[in-house]
Amino acid sequence: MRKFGEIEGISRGQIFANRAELAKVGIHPPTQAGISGSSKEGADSIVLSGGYEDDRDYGDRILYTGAGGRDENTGRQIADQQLTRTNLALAKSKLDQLPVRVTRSHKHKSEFSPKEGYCYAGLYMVEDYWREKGISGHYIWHYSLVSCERLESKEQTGIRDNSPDYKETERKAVVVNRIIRDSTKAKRVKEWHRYQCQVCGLALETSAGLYAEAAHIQPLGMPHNGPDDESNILCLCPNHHILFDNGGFTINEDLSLNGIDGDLVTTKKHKINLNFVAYHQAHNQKID
DNA sequence: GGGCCCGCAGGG
DNA sequence: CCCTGCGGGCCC
Repeated sequence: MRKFGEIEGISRGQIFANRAELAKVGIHPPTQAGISGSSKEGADSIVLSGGYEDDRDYGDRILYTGAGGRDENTGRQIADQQLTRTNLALAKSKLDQLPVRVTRSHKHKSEFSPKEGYCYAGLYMVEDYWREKGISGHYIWHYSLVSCERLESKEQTGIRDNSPDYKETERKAVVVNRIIRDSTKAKRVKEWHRYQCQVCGLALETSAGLYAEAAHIQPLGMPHNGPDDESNILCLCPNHHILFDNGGFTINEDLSLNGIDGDLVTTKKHKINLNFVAYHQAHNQKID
């Protein structure tokens, strides 16, 4: 099973002698490839090693180049890159909003690189990706990655981001790990339904694969405190997710829909707890 | 520092 | 199974 998010016992700024050491602790399993990931699961980690001329490093924001299209010996771009394999994995990470571990090599020329070895730089999100003509004139895939630290400090409007103390870093790691843990349950429900909406059957096709959303029946937060469990999660398209969360329709005991024609689509594996359905209905009564 | 080539581990 | 890949060591 691919490990997303922070690796226990490894902190930001930690130096590793070589790629074998990085692989051993689980930060970046491949010993040579720059992107760790698969097209189905997404990418969990990247390494900036200085091999790609189109890379740009601004510290908390990184422009990373996809893999492929290079001459084995010279490293020059001699062909177009494709949105397949590990390049597709990074696209999937954007679609599913999965955090990517970033490590810089001493060979990567930037003020954020270590003098020697490999420096773990923490978690980043893939904000965007696109195809463009690189310096060589061949097409490359470019990924814009933003540090999770920066994303979180942006949310705290008006508060200056103080020098990161250990406790704060730990707290953030716990939060990110919870999001990942949640997303594995959400992913399981989506896969049971093959990403098809349980209301309308639609599965959105993107260049990075199918897209669906996980909707909690009894909401997670205060004051509802619904559980994060498969029996409390629905696989919905974005439109029906919004409608469900905002009283556009409810689900009856027999799984027929109230407010929309039809029935909720179910599968054998996915057991929905009717208590949560009743809770949702009680809190979303339509006034006719 | 650059070229060369032998590797392994992961992914399809 | 085959193929690929942001190593790494050694040579010059």
